[in-house]
Amino acid sequence: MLVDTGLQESPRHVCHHRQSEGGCADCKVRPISVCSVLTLPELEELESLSQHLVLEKGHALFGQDEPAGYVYNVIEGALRLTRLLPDGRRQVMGFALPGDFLGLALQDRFSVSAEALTSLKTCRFERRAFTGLVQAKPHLLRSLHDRAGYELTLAQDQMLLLGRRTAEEKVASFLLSLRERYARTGRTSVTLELPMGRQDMADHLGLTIETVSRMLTRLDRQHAVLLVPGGVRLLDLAKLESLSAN
Amino acid sequence: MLVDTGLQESPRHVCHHRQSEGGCADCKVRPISVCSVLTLPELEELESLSQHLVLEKGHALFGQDEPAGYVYNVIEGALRLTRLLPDGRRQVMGFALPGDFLGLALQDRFSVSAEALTSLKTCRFERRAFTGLVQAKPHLLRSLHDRAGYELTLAQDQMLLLGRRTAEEKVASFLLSLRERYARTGRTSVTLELPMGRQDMADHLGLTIETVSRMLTRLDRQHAVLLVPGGVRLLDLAKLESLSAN
DNA sequence: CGATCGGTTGAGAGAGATCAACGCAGGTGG
DNA sequence: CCACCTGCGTTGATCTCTCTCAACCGATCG
Repeated sequence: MLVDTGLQESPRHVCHHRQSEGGCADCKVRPISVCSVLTLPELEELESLSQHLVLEKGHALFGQDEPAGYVYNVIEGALRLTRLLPDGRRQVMGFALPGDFLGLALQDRFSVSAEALTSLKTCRFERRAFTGLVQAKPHLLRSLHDRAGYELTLAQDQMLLLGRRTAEEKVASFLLSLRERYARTGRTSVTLELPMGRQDMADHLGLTIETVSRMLTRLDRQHAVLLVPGGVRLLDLAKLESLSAN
Repeated sequence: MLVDTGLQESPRHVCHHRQSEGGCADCKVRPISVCSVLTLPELEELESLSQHLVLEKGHALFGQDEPAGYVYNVIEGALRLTRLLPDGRRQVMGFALPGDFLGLALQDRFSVSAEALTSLKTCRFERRAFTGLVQAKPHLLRSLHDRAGYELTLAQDQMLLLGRRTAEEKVASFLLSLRERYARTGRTSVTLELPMGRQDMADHLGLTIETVSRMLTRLDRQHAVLLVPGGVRLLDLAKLESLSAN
């Protein structure tokens, strides 16, 4: 149950600031980020507050209960959002993907820690400056709030999964919901990339690593998926749906 | 696993509208509701949109996936917020208490159903009118957003509980968090009222009714709590804390 | 080549589910 | 006033799904 995260702690931020290189106007994730509601002039205003930040795989972007000095837009890569129990048991609250915003709640401290699953590109804003901007731009606040509402329904989906689904249903559900999230951000493919390891999935689904592995091979043997390096190929969506109990 | 909710379906809304009887200005829950950020003139504006609504115990305020025609402030009583799996398995996402706001996400449809655990008093607003008001009052939106952020951290607490805690820890945690919520709304007492039944707790904690019952009697035998009709008396908070693994 | 890391597989154990009986309070109707 | 029923909670016996412990496999790397 106790986990060794194997996390790199120092230097915590392996970051290169780049004010240059194509601004917000041609940001890859703008259409799917909170920024999509901003006008071009507003975007320039925002840009003056922004810093690009690159993080290497395995490093922490921020830690649980740490003062929230910045808020972040994920541009490229994937993050794991976790909470720890004092005895080391871990729950992965979710995974952040391109277009996701970290710091939605605008609270003083982060309620989770965030670690890079891949090499990561983000766009960050000093939190106080950002909240100032938000005060002045109600439609940006509305955009954040809409996202918060969406996050809340995702959290509810996850609670239903954790509380009432079997191991097989959990794994099938997880694959489908990840596919769904990729689809929302444009990417749609038969092969589903899994940037997280088995332990991360287990801690997300309330299972052990062994059970996740067994269920994946079971899905494979049922020809619902095909296990491939770095992910799974979704062979039979209908079967997956029925196995997920949706 | 399948549950008969025993829910009264028709008449769904047993409601008495009362525009009279002391307005928002002397509303019991104003200081702890979203309305607390409004000025007196704004409050009058809000009041013109509000309707009091009374619901009898056991009746549904709204159903999952139902178009969200109204948003609600809970004034008195308690609600159970649930989601169902197609096969009838149920997850209780939470319990709404006085001061809570239902419809935070301002989305077209409710993501949960809400049923009265006790006789209930609410103050409701036609959703479209309310969102209109929110557009015009950024500080109200900010208040809603802050609440959404708080709800999100509660949801994370619950995910950690569901995914990584043992049955005993779940029950101990639940009692403490309920106490915490009562305390936030002013009420603080050694005897914790439990307006929900054992099945509701079970469906909230991802357990069965029998396990909840067993864990409660175990806590009783350990002299951490005393089971009393309609609730529990908290005898040893320190012991409860340690049993809850916080 | 040995070592490490991530993942898979097997055997056995245990926490919680399932099935079943029972107790008690409240309501109903004779 | 008592017999009966129903709803809710408790307790016991047994079962099973998932965890635990352990071995193993292949890839990567110094």
